[in-house]
Amino acid sequence: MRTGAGDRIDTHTGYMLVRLGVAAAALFDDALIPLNLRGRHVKVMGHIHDGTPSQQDLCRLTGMDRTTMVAVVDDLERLGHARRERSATDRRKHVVILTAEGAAALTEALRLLAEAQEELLSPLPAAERDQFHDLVSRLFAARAGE
Amino acid sequence: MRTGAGDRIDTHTGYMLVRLGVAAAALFDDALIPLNLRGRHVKVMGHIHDGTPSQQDLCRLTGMDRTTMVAVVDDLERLGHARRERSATDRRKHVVILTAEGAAALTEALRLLAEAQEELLSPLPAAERDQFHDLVSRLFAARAGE
DNA sequence: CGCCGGTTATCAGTAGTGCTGACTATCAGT
DNA sequence: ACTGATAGTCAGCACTACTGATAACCGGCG
Repeated sequence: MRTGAGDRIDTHTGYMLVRLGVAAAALFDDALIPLNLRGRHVKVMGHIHDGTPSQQDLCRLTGMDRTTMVAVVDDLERLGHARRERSATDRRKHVVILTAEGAAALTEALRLLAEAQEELLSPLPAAERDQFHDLVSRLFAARAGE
Repeated sequence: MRTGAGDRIDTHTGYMLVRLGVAAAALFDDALIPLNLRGRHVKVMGHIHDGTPSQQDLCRLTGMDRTTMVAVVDDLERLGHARRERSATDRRKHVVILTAEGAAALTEALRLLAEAQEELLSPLPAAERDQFHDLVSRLFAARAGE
């Protein structure tokens, strides 16, 4: 967009980045439809695969709101992918546990997500995909504190 | 996240891309707060800077919904950045016109957005910023039809 | 001319989202 | 026992973007 005497202000990289992010999110959400899951469910399942955190722990790990976490764990329980149990050491807490079906669903979900990512990045040859991964990682890492 | 016998399924690039997109959107929206604008307003102002499209034209150009466009043009009119006029050739249409104040606001908005993008990309040295721009452009272009 | 299907802009109502605030149960410290 | 803090839950709110209905207007056709 021209705004002055021939000089061009670039806001395109950021704009395209926003749009790509939205497209990627939609692609991922679509990929998970067959499993009746959203990205956030997979994220949570990933964490309860590695341990048995409380819902509060999950909030800290994922940055999600506590009330949203209630709904996500509700969903996972309803689907049989996880269950809640009162913590033995602190009865305020619900530890969240991945079931066997949940583990299977997680594996399948990751496969579907990897497929979707493959589609997203398919316009780039392998070497440049690595480059892209590297650059994105560095930008992402730089914002880690936020 | 490990899911099997040592093999690692990468869904990180896409995930980080989504998060970066969200962060960029937030950065851009924040940058525009002093002008009481959102990204979509600037997008629309950009188009009415280049011509005098109808609201319907703007919908086609931006991909926004017709009802959302009403609100956006309402905002721009209220701020004095644009005004509506009945088209002389088709009195169903409202052509949207950028005012002098709107043009000034657009310039300032683009400056603020460029600043925000500079901050976003600041973790990368100039050469790699160009690389990143190139890669993002190509992924973006590949999705143009959607 | 008068009718009619299609288009433009608008508004009300709706569904989905994520959050705040209130509430209960529980903990740790006094 | 009393106090302040924390975990989980729920109702309600604010925001978003949309669907559907409406009024004004266009172009064409009998």
